[in-house]
Amino acid sequence: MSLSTKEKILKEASTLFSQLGYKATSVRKIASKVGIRESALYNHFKNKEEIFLTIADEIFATSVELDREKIQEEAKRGKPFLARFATTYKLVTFDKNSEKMFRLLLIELFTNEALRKKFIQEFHDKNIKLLSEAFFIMMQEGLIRSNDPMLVAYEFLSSLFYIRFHITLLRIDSESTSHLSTQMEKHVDFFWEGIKVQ
Amino acid sequence: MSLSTKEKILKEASTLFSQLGYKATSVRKIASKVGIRESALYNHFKNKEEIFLTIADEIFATSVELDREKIQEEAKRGKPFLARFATTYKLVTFDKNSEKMFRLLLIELFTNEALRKKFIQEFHDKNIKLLSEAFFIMMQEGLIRSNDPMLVAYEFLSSLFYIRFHITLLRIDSESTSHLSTQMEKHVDFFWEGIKVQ
DNA sequence: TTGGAAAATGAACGATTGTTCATATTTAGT
DNA sequence: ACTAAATATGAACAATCGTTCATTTTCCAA
Repeated sequence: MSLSTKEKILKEASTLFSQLGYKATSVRKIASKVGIRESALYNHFKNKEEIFLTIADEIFATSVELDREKIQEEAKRGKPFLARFATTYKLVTFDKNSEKMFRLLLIELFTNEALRKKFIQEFHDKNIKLLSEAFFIMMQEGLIRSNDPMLVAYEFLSSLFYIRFHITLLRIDSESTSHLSTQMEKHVDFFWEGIKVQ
Repeated sequence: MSLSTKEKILKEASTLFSQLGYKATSVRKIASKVGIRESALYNHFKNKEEIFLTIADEIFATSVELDREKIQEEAKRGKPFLARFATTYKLVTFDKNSEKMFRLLLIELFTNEALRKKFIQEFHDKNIKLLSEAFFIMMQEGLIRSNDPMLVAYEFLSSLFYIRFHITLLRIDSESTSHLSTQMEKHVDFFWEGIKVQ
């Protein structure tokens, strides 16, 4: 099924924003990609900023809320929980739309305070909270050495983020990321060897 | 001693570029901060791009080349080498000018291919190479468990970068980074416990 | 089939952009 | 003190920006 003009605008705008940034993306460029005049855009959006905000809202709206009980159950198994977390992280990293939105976020992160706050919340705080709880359970179960759960969570997450960041940079120039395709799994293995009991 | 007009231009321009990005920084804004008219700028630089390129070149020109022999000697001691690496990394992270340049890099990273290549080279490849060699030596010395040195280097570096990235984001909004001030030292402790023999 | 709403058009606007240029001022070496 | 070079000025330029508006076209429900 074909997209409505409004949807087309959001699609083309998000692509341009993620490639050029907000400032360098002109209303005329967006309209041209959609196949209409710039004045027609204003029948669908109040202004340029509203287009951007609509896209930004969409990014965070699609964030999945995880079932606390299910996590606590899974965390008791130790490494498989981390493997599953990493797999999800990897899936998102290589998903085309997620990649575009991630780039859009990073490109505007340093000039847009609201986006920055939400980014830290969604990409850091939320993950740290989830992982902390999981590591706490693993310690209770005697699966991993005792430590500050928040620190362990920070250490675990940081590598995943770095890999994603690295992959994102390489893919802009269409460079190969094959040497990084299993990096997240390797990270889980390496990490688990470092924290497990014995 | 007071700065020359050319130096003033570079100083004010780098500040603006790191705050607004290249596109949003106008020649008039730079000139205004320096205290001259925009036309006077062109007595010192060919155009806006030349100002930016001069700054970009400076960033990478100041990168320190490390003494290979000294590193190999220090790596034999194991953890103290990592502690020293982290301390240097931390120093740079909290250095005012380095922070400004790091922000400038990140803000333009996604729209400037040349910058992107140099960034990966200087901030990733170089560090990975250095750390790989060190970890290789530590394995030879029987200080740490055997593993792929590149993987261990990647794991070690990723956390440091993430901390720096996190701190950079928080400092834009003048938010407290005190809870992260010792994170790099904690990282070394945690990491060493995970890789050391026994 | 028709009428009204929705969507698209083309021209125009004021503001801002990077850059140029003729001219004026300041600076430094003799 | 004189001169030439270096530097600063103010006005102007063409291009591009986001946005508005009167008008026309398209579309769909009655």
